[in-house]
Amino acid sequence: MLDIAFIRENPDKVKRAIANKNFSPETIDKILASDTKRRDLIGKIELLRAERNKLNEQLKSARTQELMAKSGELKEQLQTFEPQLREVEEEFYAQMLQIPGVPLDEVPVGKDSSGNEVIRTWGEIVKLDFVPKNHIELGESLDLIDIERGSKVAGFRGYYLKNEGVMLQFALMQYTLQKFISKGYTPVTPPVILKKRAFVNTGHFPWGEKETYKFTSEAGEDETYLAGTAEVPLVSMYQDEVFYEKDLPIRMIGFSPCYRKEAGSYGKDTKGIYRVHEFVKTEQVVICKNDLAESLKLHEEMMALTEEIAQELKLPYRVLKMCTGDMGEPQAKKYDLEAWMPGRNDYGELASDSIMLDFQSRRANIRYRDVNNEIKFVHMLNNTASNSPRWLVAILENYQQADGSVKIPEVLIPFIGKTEIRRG
RNA sequence: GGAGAGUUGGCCGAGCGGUUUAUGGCGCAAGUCUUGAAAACUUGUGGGCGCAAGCCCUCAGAGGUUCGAAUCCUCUACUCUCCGCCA
Repeated sequence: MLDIAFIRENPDKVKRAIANKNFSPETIDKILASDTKRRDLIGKIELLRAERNKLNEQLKSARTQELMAKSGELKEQLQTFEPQLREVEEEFYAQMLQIPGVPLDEVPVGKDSSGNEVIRTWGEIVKLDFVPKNHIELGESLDLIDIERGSKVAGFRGYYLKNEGVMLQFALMQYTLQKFISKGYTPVTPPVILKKRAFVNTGHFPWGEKETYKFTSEAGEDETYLAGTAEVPLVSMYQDEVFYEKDLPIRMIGFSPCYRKEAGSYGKDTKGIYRVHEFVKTEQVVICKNDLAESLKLHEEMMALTEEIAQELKLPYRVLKMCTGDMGEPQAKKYDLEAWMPGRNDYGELASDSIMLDFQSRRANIRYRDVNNEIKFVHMLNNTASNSPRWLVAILENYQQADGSVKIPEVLIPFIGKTEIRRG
């Protein structure tokens, strides 16, 4: 959520920003109209209340009929305006939740993924002297992935992991957790069945509601939703709390299962386990003071850590700076890490590193007392650390050998106890 | 599923119709003192509207009673404890 004072003072900047995110700038005019209406009513009501307070002061000592009648009159007037204000404020708040975050000035303007910029590449794409298999073929021939039975039992995008597929998944997660713990991150396994508020806080709602699995109780109340990422519970973990600046930044590495309906992507990545409904992921969430320079610094740090993992796994990758139209509603700046996947003969996304500024903390009401004892909203950031199965796709396809076997990345060998995956 | 107890500011915790501008403590901040620090003392500490003076709001939320509600009544949400059931 944006600061209404900021919108009031910079309507054109905000309009331009949301137009760049493919939103209608007229929304801003509507919000400003609601805001004016709201402030009008507040003014009226506060005058009436001030009058009533004065009357009540007099009534303490002199309880005359006249004063009591006047007080009753004021109450009546208040009772006509107060419900109006409540209605206007509800509308106003709902509108505020619809406004996306403002991208930083340095973010390239673009309509869709074609506007993203490659800012660096790492590693060499090895020219194979054989026709590479994709992860589906490798998974089948090595008995690591069973998509046929996954679909039979779970439906489209269902899959079973087996044998070293399972071991690789756990190894990757364990290796990632150890890495982040050694960097001072606090490991957290959060709940993933969550109240709606948590999804509003991150900015997944209102935009991503169709993308989210929902549990409805018989009474129609206490609806809960399944988180698509540990970002959701981790961002809301400190909801309505106040930190001291000396306790920031807070660095967390969450591990959780993730659930996604993939409602908007029926035709996309339909083969294999690149895009699935459930998977496990480690996610970084960082909370810091309200300072752009600090956010920018941490954003780079978080990216460097994920790159360190990709590098230690020796996965060739590139880093993209996402453009305004392809970065998602809440973000102010975003990098994607994409690894080379020989089976796709293309890059595929492995991680997404975002600066949220105070967009999420305003919704979640997470604040801190700064060194001047002023209360401010924190900044929040998040980045994928590693996930399965998408990182498995990258590993299997990049580590495949001419004879159909797959080598195990050196850093994962201690967790699996063997150096290659081979059948027959 | 049944029974009971709670929800007050960053935290703890008083208050049980107008003396509360929400007592007190802790934390935090500024100042005084000090070579520096600690301690001590003083002041401050949530939200909104307004250029400002200032005004308004805030005791889980929503209604109600009353001239007047943190305080009384009703409903809702959440938390905790015990019993039952399941693991």
